[in-house]
Amino acid sequence: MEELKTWPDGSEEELLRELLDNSSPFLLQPPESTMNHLVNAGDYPGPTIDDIDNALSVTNYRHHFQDIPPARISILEKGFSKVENKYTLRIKSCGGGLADDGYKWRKYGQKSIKNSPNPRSYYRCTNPRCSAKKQVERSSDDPDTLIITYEGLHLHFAYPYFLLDPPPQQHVNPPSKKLKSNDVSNSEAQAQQAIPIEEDDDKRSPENSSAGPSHGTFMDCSPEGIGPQGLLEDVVPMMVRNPSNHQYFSSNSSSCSSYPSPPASPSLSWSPNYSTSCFNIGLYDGLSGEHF
DNA sequence: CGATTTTGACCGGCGC
DNA sequence: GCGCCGGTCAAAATCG
Repeated sequence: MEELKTWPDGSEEELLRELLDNSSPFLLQPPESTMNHLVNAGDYPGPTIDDIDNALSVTNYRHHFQDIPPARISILEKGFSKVENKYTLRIKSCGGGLADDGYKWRKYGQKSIKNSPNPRSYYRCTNPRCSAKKQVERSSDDPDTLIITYEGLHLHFAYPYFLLDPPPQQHVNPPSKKLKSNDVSNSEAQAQQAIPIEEDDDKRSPENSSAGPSHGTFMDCSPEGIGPQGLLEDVVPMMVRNPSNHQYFSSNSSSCSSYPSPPASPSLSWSPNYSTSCFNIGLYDGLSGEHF
């Protein structure tokens, strides 16, 4: 399969720079109202650019952990890592509760992994225009921890920075602005894919992938439930912005019960229908593009 | 009955 | 060359 290739030379770096650039439209802070929705009590300003940068700049933190400054380890421990063009998220599963992102993923395979008692499941975005894939497996170290690897959902975890309710005057100018021309081809460039999180197979319910939005099983972790749409967009931002909310991550967390208050549905132009689809981030074009 | 999952086969890369 | 392993395919089974 050739839809997943390595990034075009330099494009990723440029992308990262873009995302990490304070002045980048990617990093526009959502309006206050949205922020309030996103961050419970608004007590955490969100990760610094350095945090993200540090996290992303690690290509394989497992191997270099000892070389990483504490700050970097800090964020990595909270679940983010990046290996080549794949992003890995480690999350603490919520007492058997499911974590459905509301996006449609179709399972296309499952394999038992060597040296691991747990199988790995392979999912592909059901949107034919999106070649996003993810792998879900349970950590052998901690059965409660899921390791989700996203391939193709490049930087999706950062999407809230440029998707959430952009201020009218500061229209979020999608990747196109700085992306190489060869990249942004499709009009849907602004990917709106959240970081999906879902339970691994064992305890999966049929809803797992087929569930539309609002079935967000994150609710299992949330005493208050989540926004009307129950979209990951509601949730993920906190993972990015609020890394101190350990409950999402494998480290230092043993419970999701303290799930932050659910944000109202972002005043995005998202319709529930959107969430059943997965759009290419323009950035990802090189990997998915062409065969539309 | 269409959509999705399951599951074994198949394939390619890699190390020996 | 061979076997192992991870990833994907695709037919059958299952689900809603």
